[in-house]
Amino acid sequence: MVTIKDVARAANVSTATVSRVVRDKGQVGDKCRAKVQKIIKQLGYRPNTNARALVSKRSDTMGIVTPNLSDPFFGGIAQGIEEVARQMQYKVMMGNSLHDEEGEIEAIASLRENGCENIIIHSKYSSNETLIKLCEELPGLVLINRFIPSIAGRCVWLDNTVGGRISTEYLLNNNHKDIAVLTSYYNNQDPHDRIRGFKMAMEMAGHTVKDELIFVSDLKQVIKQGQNGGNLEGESTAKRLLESGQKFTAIIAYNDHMAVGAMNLLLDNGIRVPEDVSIIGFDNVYVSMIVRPQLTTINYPVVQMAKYAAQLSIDLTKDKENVENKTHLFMPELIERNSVYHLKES
Amino acid sequence: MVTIKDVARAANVSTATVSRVVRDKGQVGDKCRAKVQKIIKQLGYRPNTNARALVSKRSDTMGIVTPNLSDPFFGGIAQGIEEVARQMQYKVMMGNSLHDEEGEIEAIASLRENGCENIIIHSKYSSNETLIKLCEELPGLVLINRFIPSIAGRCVWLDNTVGGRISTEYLLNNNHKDIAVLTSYYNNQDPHDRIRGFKMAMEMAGHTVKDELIFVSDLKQVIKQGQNGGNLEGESTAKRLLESGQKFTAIIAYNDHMAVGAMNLLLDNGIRVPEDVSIIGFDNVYVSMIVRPQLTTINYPVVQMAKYAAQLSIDLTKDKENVENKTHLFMPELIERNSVYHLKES
DNA sequence: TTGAAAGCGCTAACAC
DNA sequence: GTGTTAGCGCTTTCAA
Repeated sequence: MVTIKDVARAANVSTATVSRVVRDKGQVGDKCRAKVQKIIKQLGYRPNTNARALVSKRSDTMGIVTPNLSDPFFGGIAQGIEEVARQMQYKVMMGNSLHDEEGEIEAIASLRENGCENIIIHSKYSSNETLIKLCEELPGLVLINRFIPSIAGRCVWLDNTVGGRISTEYLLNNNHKDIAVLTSYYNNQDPHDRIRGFKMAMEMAGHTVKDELIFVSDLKQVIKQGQNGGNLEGESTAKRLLESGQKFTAIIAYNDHMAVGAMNLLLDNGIRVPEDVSIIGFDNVYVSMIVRPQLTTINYPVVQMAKYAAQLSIDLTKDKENVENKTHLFMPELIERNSVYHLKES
Repeated sequence: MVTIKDVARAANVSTATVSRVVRDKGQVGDKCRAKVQKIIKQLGYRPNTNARALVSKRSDTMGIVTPNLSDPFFGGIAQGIEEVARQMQYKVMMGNSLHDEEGEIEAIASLRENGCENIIIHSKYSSNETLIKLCEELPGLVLINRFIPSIAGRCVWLDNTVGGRISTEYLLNNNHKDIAVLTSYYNNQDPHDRIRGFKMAMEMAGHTVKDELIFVSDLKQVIKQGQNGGNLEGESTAKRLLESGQKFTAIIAYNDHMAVGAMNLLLDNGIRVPEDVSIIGFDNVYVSMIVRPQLTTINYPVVQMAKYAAQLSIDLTKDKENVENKTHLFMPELIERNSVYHLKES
């Protein structure tokens, strides 16, 4: 292993000078710099990150905390973060948070110990208070897919209420009035916001919202298993809807996984999609494109948001002035495909 | 930040003693240990990983090198590794390798600089020579999904030839003889092995292999984009098959993504699956379960293999004797679902 | 513009 | 069984 000393010796300068050249900081004479750079290349010197982190208390490492990487939604987050990290010469460290507040806290603590200043967390389980406190301690902490007003500058989020609204409006425009909602019971904000959007749209159009057409998944365990869970959740919730015997011409699902589960249950029961029942999803993940009929859904630009979050985190630790107090809101968008049927007006 | 010195002072012992109890190594008196442990808890001391890595040249960090995390196949690998890493108190660091040998080498180099002894790599692009050399330098390097005989003890792999064979045999048992193959052009071994298995099975059953029914994807660019790419690849390759006007009753696809792409193309052209054409995939990823008809496929126990690889890597750096010279081969398995039709004997 | 030197927090060899 | 001490490779004052 070639160290800074080796370079210093070979270049006939001090280690301090080499350090300056490497970090491109401080004053160094032009030919001195050139000489050192040449030697560095020649010897193949690469600074030891641990030594560096030890003394400087920073490690150019980006931390990611998510519940589950095998779900492509989170995979997309990781991918997005990784891309800007590599571009900005950052390493990436993962903390799998499992499924509770303790897990999230522990993952962050572990990251911090490694000198990880920049952390992106998809927190489902920690309380607002916990996260607010964490944000105070860690200038580079950014929340993705969550919004807490008092730390708005740290939140990269999607307007789920709008998402719920536009999917409902689309259904309404296609003359669906008897709309069932299949939602997840996640204890975070998203499902509530999406339903809020649904109710807003219904009321704005002069329809009464029937609470008995809103079905909350009861598969508490299953959903923790990622995409498969979502699928099963959709199936079982749709089954309850069917068994309720109520009239409906369309379903709004919490996300694409649930939508596909519901669609399959319908199909397996001889109910045609979209001719008999229309379905609309949320997220616009890969499966929504490949199922038949292709799923009409709401785009969740998660990779883009992840990239934004990573960049934001870096900015927060580099040049604070420009960044604080901004708000980082992304907008959902309707992706029109083939799972919604245009009803004749009745 | 509380350091080892703080603990030593508070416990009235030397830092060396604290270090011993923290690492649970060396001789320490019982009450001395108890006292130190109590102080550690009290002060909330957690060792600085960078200082530790600096001096010991190891960092209890597991490195993962894969091309693309947003593909759930790789997400599964990451997930599996992460699980055993957390269990064994290791951190996880990612190196996204992009899509060339240089990227893979660079990712590994970066990991090593961080004192990462244990690295799991899914290498598609590096040559055997490169990997063999790397294995010599890095005792904790493990290859996943690749087999190189001279470093068999470092390779956790699946027998793709057997996979190709059993999927062919299954088709044969269902009286399909005119079998088309849609394969990827990846420059690694997998497609070749699977086709070899296909040819073996055909010949063993007394059928001649028609090379003109083997279609190699020509979408060099697209496949780099992960699952979507696979899907598109399947569509376009199936299209060429269709346009060739040849007779076939079944398709073997390189993987599930391609199978689904092919299935959708067939469906969109009014060809029924499996009644008109049967399809069999490979990998048993999530989508194979949720498409309709559900895809018959070959299980690739990737998460299990990833866990195994992670454990192997740790063993290799801990107690070498027991581990070297073993072979780490996993076997594919048929997953029977609904995309293969039982043909009447002709 | 450059160098000398202190020290980051920890481990490990050696001494007692 | 426990303490002393010399670094690991680097950054960063402070002096020159």
